[in-house]
Amino acid sequence: MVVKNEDQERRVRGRTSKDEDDGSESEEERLRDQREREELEQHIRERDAAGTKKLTDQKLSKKAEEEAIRRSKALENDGLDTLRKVSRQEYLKKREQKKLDELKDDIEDEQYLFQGVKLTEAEYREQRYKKEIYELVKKRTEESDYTNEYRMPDAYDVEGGVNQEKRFAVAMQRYRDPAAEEKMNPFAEQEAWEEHQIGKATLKFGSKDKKQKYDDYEFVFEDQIEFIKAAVMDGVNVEQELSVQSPTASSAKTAFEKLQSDRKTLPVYPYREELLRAVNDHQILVIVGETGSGKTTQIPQYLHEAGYTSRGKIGCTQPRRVAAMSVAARVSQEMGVKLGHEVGYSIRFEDCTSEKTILKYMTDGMLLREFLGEPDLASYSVVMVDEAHERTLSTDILFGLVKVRFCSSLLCSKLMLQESSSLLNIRLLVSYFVGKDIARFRPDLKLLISSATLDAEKFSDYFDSAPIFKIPGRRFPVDIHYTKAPEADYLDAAIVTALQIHVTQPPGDGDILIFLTGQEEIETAEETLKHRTRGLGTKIAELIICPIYANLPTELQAKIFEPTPEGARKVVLATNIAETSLTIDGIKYVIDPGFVKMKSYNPRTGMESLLVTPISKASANQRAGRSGRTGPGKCFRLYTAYNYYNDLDDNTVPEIQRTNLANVVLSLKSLGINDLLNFDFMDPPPSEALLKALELLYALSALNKHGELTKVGRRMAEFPLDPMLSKMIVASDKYQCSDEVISIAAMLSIGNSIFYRPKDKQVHADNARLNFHMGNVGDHMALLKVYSSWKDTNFSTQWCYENYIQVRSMKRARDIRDQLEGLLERVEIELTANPNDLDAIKKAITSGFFPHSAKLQKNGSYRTVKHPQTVHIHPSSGLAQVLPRWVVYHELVLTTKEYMRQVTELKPEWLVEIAPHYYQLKDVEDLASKKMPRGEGRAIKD
DNA sequence: GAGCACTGC
Repeated sequence: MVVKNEDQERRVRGRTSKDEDDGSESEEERLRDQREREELEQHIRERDAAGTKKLTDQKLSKKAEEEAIRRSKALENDGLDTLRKVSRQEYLKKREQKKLDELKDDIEDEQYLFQGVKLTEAEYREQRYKKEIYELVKKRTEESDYTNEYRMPDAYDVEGGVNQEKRFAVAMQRYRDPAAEEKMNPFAEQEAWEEHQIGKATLKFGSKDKKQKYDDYEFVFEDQIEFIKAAVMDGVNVEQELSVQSPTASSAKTAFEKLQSDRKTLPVYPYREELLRAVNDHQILVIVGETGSGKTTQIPQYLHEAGYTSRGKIGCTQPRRVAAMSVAARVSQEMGVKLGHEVGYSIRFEDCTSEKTILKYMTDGMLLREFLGEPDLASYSVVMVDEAHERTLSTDILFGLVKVRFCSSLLCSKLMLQESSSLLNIRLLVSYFVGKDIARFRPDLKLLISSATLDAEKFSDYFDSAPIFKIPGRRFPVDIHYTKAPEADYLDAAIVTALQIHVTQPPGDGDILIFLTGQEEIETAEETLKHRTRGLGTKIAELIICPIYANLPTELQAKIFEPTPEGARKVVLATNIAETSLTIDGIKYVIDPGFVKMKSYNPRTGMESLLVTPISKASANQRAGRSGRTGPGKCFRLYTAYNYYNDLDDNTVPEIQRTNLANVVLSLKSLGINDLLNFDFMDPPPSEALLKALELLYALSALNKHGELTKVGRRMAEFPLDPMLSKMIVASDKYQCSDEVISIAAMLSIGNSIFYRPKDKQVHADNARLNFHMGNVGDHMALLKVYSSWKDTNFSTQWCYENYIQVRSMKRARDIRDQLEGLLERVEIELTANPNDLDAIKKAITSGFFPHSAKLQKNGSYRTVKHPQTVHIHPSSGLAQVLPRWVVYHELVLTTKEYMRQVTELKPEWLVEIAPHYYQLKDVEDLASKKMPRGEGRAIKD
């Protein structure tokens, strides 16, 4: 049995020649192989479970328990008395020496040699702890390592294994399972109970013991951070929520009745009639309702009950896909209908609506797309823009469109008031009334905008003083603490604060959430935390460290949602993803260093960069609010109150002001908005960015010289992609290679999360990646090769693992590709494959990306042709060593240098051939002559 | 020889 399994394992793990080379492998063989693989996975799972069980048994064995108690006592006797008398350094030195003597032999132990590293002092200090638990966790570790290797090289699982050691060690000391113990010792339960009670009592009332503990911790955290409690975010309607949870009320009812009665307990319910009246009286209404007021689920239902749906659908937009899906599911339950019938949702790749649908939840981008097909939104009677305070790109554009399109009275009154308004504006006005747009006015369309408090006034002002309707939320109070002085190293401060909370607050009363800026920071924080808690051994309660960021593989993300074991505490290290996108239950403490990584766009250079910037007040409050979801919370801000009030902006700069607008401009143009510079944006983007976008669209011949949409532009607007990618697809028609080009476009549009590069297997990952760069075909072709190889393996997950490719990204690419394929038909492009004509594909790429061309310089750097600046090939590119004379690039990013990402070689004459309006022959000539010295002097002369 | 906050179509 075992042998057989080992054999199987080897076959699955290794890339056997059969898997690799035999392209004609029959379907049957493949299926069998897959079956075997599944069996094996099952086997591994079982074995894993068995291993854990064995460990549990061991854990509970009397001997191990005694050992743990003895050890913890030994530790306590070890130095507590001395601690107070000698300095910390002296004490540590002494303890080191003691350990050194004890462990002299241990160092020779095979385990430590195996790791092959000469131990530093810090590492050495850990050895004693490690040694003690090593034997017990050995088996578990081996198996978990093995499992990792099979599944996928995954740094986090390995870390998880390490965490397991600590978890186990603590569990031995403080956790008991009465059922298992009873078998071994009839009195165990009682003993356990007694000890538990004693432990509780000493922790709570034993002042002497407690004092000792605290003294000890002061040594541990030399640099404690002082906080001042400065403010309280008030909770609201807490009592109401408590009354909801009375069990007697619900027990007698059916699930549906319970849902209905629950609806009536929501904070929004008492305002139902008032709200309906307000909607009836005004075309636009700004609704301010905090989280938990029930506005998203209830208001559309109220409007439906009041008969608005007889005139058309009610649409409700959400900034995120999951939100749209889950809210729709909830509402369909409350209404007792099947999801997708009367209540449905519509998100990209998934339209869960039917002709019957009257309440439609959707992402804001989806409504924008619908706008393109139905410029008067004829099928809607009400549109509700939810979470408007998030100010996503799509929300902002929707606002502008809705205001211009549907609010005729607003537009008139405003223009009349401005007597000095330019001729242009009058022309605009006339065009709205005289042109076909007049039919599009929809004074009957109701617009609801729901937002958090801070922005409400602004929304109201924008919509010509639309009335504001306030609904109280339901939230617990949150204490806000600021530091006394600014912290120089916020990462370290955050860790110290977390440990401070952990040791001073009883475990089990709530988890900690720390906001950090990115993956790298999270990883360092995780290591530091582990390192510091390990030094404390079993003296503190178990601390479970949960990293979370968007690029973390899904199965590892799930870890944060697991309930915290009793007696332990979770520390969630999160990026901004935890600010809005996901909610973690049980968080009581929030640590907010006050920074976020934000994208910014420089319209002059066309360069994007991610910068660590201070957050806004709105963002800080949102973060603080994350601690008050299940009970009163505390928020520790690692900056001073002065910083908060004087240095932080009120609101985050809206996305529309810091992004490439090419796509936005194309969409608006295709909606017939011609005068973009005077378009009534709520927060107008910099005109430089608009001009840059217009210029680009003109160069791509999506606009004519009057700035009107051309036929090419109309076709491009159909694709939900960057205009350059759309142009590339439109051009592929001419070169008969649309099949390849849409694959490339799909791969490019998912960005840089395709290749997986774990820290410990970088060499393997890089080699795997180089396979796709055979023949220096360029990054675009490499991406195509990745996609088609994956397709050839019938979209195999295993193949992705073997080639260090992220499955999630590939599935997304497949979805996008499918969507693009469907759209080809709409713009009358035939799907033609032409896999062997590389030049044709490259020419199609150039047709979209010719403005992004660069030429090699003497020193190995590049210079962009049209708006000259020095750039480099990104080291992750397959051409980073090759340095072709001419390249097109997909994007410019500014990190440590100005890098071109995704680069492909091109022939300079193509530029003139494809974009004669953009490049002159002389642009290309002097640079194509290879023998000529190329220097700054010459470039200037020409 | 290097770094990828977060969404969305």
